[in-house]
Amino acid sequence: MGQKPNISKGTRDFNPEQVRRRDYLMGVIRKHFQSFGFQPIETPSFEQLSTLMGQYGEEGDRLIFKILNSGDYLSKANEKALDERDSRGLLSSISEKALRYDLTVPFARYVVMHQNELTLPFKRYQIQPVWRADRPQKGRFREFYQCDADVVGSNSLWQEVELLQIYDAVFTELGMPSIKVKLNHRRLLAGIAQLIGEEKNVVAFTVALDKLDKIGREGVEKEMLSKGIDAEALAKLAPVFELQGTGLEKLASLADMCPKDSPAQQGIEDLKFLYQTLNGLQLKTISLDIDLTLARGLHYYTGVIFEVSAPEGVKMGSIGGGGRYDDLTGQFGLKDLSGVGISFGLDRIYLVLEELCLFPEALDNTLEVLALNLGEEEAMSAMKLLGVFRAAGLSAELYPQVARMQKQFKYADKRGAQWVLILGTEEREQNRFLLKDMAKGEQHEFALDSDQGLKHLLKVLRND
RNA sequence: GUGGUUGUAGCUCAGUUGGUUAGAGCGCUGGAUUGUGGUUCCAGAGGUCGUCGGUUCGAACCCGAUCUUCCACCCCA
Repeated sequence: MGQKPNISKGTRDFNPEQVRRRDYLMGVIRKHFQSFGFQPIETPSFEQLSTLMGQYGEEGDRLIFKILNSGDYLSKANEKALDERDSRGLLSSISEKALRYDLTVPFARYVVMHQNELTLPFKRYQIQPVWRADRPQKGRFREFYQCDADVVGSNSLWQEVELLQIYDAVFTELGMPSIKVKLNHRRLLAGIAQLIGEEKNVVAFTVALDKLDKIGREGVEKEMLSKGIDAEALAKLAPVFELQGTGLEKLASLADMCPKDSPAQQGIEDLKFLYQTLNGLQLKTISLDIDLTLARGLHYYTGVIFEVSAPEGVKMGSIGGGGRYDDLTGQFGLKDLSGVGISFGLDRIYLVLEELCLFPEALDNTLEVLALNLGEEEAMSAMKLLGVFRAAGLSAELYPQVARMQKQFKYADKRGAQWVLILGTEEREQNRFLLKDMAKGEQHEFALDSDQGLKHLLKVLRND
């Protein structure tokens, strides 16, 4: 009795075309990571539960996939918690491992464990899947890839500059239309919270502010009131809501609003530097936008924060994000090491490219030569030729059995073969073979013992 | 985690108030065409209607559970 197979919620199979496209995407991202001097690392798919818990806030803890202990896990379970149906209390006694939730925390763990081998600043990139027990939606999966580039051990804002240049380089090569990168700064948010006398409520304040474009100013004010921010503070916030102008103009107004000793001033200076520097470096595809409503809930960011929106008209959340975290490794006992990084959401970028028809067509033509199988002797001669083609870097295969020509041509067509090699009895007797260009429908004849056929293939490949 | 939504052939979808043998287009296989694909024509295969259970003389259709899809919260890539 066969069970009907089913795939787990929020996971996907990838067919050959999809894998080719994902490889292409990853290849572009990897290439630019490397060209900016980042080095690859990989970390295990699961970590100690204690490494992950508490790093992403309460919401994050819930979304971490926990791995049940092996063996008779119940015999070691916390009895009291079990009796009381207390899942949270039970957890640590039945699970000590969990699937990685992102790449940044495992990286921090890596840095601390390998600190003596690393030359600082250390720039690494990492392209691996992560898992979240979220409810799936379009562009939201339970298993998805992140492509991260981070640098630890440098406070310099030039790192932020380079990271933003990577965004620009990658999206430019992918042929994306204009892409908006929102910028904000944790200290700026802290400064504004201080300005309105709500420094204790920074988190609630930030989370509410983040929803501005979704629920509007009134909705935000309502949520802030309900989270304990008082009306007087809200009144002081009015000028922030009314900020206008270019990025630099917004920053200038904010600098005027905040006292000279406010933490906001540092944030404003940083953002101003990024804005001006990148203006001078001529971005091609991304454009920077100061956006105070950008919260990025991750608990560890302390400085500049970024978020990359999907291009206009594409209904998709953010396709990338990042920021600076001053003390991530502090959690693991290594103090005063500043880090900054960005992430590309591979799966979402894939969906955007697909929707905008931006994948190169050439990705689909993987088979360059298909040789027809027209008899045993003939197949042998064809196989020898294919060996020569392969040695020259072409992908080539022989139709596995003798069959009607029509059938073999249909197969070649479906496989997307660019050329068909025809070598039948007649050709063999006359010491020649034919190459048919499937796109053009043209057929050319070559002598079996010359390299003219190969030269022809390579020449056409290079010109097209 | 909360509320809603979806599931019929490989794909996209019809299917009447519950009533005999569940359909179409595309795709697939074979043939028209014994050495030439992408066009055309002919024929054929393929479905226990997501799964399990219930109501009924009778269920693709009604009810429940479960899995899956998508959506809104929440959060995020």
